[in-house]
Amino acid sequence: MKASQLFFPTLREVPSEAEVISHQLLLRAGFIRKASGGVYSYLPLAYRVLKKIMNIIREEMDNSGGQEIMMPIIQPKELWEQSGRWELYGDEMFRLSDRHDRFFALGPTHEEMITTIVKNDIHSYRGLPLLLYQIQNKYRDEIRPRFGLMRGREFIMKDAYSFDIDGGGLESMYQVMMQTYNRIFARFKLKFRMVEADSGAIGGNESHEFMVLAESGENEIVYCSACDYAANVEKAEAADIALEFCNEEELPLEKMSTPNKRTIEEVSKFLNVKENRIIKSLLYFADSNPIMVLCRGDRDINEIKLKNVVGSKELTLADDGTANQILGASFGSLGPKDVNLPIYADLEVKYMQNAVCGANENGYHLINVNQKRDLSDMFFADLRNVAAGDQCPNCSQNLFSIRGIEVGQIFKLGLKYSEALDANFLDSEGNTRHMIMGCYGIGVSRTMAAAVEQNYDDDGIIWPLSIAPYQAIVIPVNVKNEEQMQTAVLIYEELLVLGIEAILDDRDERAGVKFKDADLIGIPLRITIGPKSLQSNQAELKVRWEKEISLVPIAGIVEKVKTILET
RNA sequence: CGGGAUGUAGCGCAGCUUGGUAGCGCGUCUGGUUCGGGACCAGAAGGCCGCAGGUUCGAAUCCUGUCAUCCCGACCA
Repeated sequence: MKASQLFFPTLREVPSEAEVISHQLLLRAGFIRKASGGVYSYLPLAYRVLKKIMNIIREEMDNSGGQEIMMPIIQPKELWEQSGRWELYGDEMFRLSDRHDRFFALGPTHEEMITTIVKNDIHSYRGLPLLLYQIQNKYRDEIRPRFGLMRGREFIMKDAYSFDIDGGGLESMYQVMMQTYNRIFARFKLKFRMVEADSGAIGGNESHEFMVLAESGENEIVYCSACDYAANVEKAEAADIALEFCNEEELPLEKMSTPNKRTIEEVSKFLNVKENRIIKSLLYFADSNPIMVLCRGDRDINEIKLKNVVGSKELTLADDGTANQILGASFGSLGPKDVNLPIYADLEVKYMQNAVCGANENGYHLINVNQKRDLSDMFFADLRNVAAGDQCPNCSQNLFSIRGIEVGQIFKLGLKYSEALDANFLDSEGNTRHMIMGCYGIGVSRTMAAAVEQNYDDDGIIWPLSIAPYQAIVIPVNVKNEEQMQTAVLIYEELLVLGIEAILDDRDERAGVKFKDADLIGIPLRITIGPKSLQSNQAELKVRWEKEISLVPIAGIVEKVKTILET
C-alpha cells in the first residue's frame, strides 16, 4: 500500500476526550473514530489489525473442530423470555420494537439463539458433540462506557458454544478450548495469563479467564511465586491460617468512647491499634433478609464469595438508616456482639484476639473482644479478597498481584440453557437427556486495545508482529530524489512478491514527518533509503521496539526482513 | 442514577467576568524556498460559538431548558 493512498488520518495532538493510552493512541494514529459514547468506527489500519486477530482465532478454532456460523444481532423477545433473561438482563440490554410493536433485543450474547438453533435440528447423540462459533458485534448498554475500545457498548466478540452428551464430554471440550485459547493468545504475542475465574450466578461450575497483563487493567490477578496457581481476586481462595498474635492472653472486655470515629482508619488511629485487629462489621441484605458480615479491618469483603456462601440471588449493602433501625447504631459503630442476626465471618476473624469492634451504640467501640468468649455464634467461611502477600492455597508460598485486562473467558455452562430452552437429545439407549453446554468468548476489539495498552512508548504504538496492520514500511527520505525513490519502490515491490505486507511512504513529506507517523502507527519494521547509506548501496533497517538502526546491503535487505519476520 | 467538568474551524485551545456580530496554534489548499526526526515565507479556504427558547436595539458572552462528551462514584462504615 502506498502511504499517499492509505487513509490513516493521524493527529499531532491528543484528542481531549481520551484518557487511557490505547484510546489516545488509536485515535491519534488514525485507527478509530468515535460515533457515540462507546461506539466506534474502525478505519483501515484498525480493521487490518482486527482481521489478523480474527484470522488467528478462526484458524485455531477450526483446528479444534469449531465451525463458524453467523447468528442475527436482532433477536426476538420471546427467545429471551424463555430463559428468563428478558427481565434479568435489565438495563444493560438494548431493546427495540418494530412497526407492529414487537420487541427485540440487540444481542448482548447468543446463548438463547444458539441453543434454539441446535435443539431444533439435533435430536440424537449422533449429532454431538458440536462446537459452533461466530465473530460478530455485541451490544451492551454499559452503565458507563469508558476507556475507548476497552469497554464499549458495541464491540466485536468471538463467541463459541459447545454441546455435549455428558459431563465427561464437556470436560474434554473444556480442556481443548483451554489449550486453544492458550495457543491463540500466544500467537497474538501478548503477555497474558490464564487465571481461575468465578463462575458467577450459575454456581459450582468451572471458569477461566485470559488476562492480558497491563498496568491499566481493570482486574486484579493474584499468582503464586512457586507453583502455577493464578486467579482473579474475585475468585482466589484464601488460605485458612492463624495469625501470629493468636496465642495472646485474653484481656477483659471494655467499652471505649470513640466519638465521631467512623472509619476503620479513624478508629485505628484513635485507639492506637492496627487495622488488622479491628473487626469490620457490615450489614447486608441477602434476598431482603438482613445478615451481618465480618472481616478483618484491613480486608475487603468479596461479595461474589459472600453471595455463593449465603446462597442468595441478590445481595445488597444496607443503608445507614436501616442500620439504625435494626442495630440501633450508625455505620462505624456496628459490631457483632449480642446481635440477633445470622452472622457470616471471614476465616481470619476466627483467629482474632483482643480485637476491636463497634458496640452497636453510636460513638462507642468494644476492645479486647474475643470471639468465642464475647460474641454470638457465627458461620465462618472464606469471604474476603485475597491480596498480595497472602499464602497460596495450593503450596503456601507467597502470592503476588498484578493487573490484567480480561480478553477471554471460558465457561462450563452445564444445563442452564438446555433446561430453560429444552434442548434435548436421545442417547444411545433411547433416553431423553439434556445437552451439556459450554461457552467460550474472546473480546476481539478489546484485544486490539489491550495490545496497545501493553505495547507502546512515547512515540506511539508498538504492534506485535502477528497482529500489526502492516509488517514493514519503506521510507525514501526524499521522494524527489530519483535514485532514492527507485530503490524504495524496488524494495517495496520485492517485499510484496514475498507476501510481506508493506507500506511505501511515497508522500512528499519531510523525513521527520514520515518517521513520526511510522512510529505512531507502530509498524514493526522500517526500511529507510537515504543519501547517506545509498552511497554505499545500503539501506537502514530499524525494528520498532529496538533503539539501534542497522545498515544492510540493499541487495540482501528483503531476505533480511523475511528472516526477521519468520523468527 | 448521583457528583464534577466541558461543548467555539478537522485537532488543541483563547474570547464569556464587563453583550456590539469571532480569534490563536497545528492541520488543509495555492505559490515559492527547503528536505534525515512533526521546516520556512507569502497568500487562501474553512465556524448557524452543541441545540431550543427567553432577556435585549443587539447574545459565543446573560437567563431557562435540553442534548452530547469526559472524569469520579454508585459496596467496605
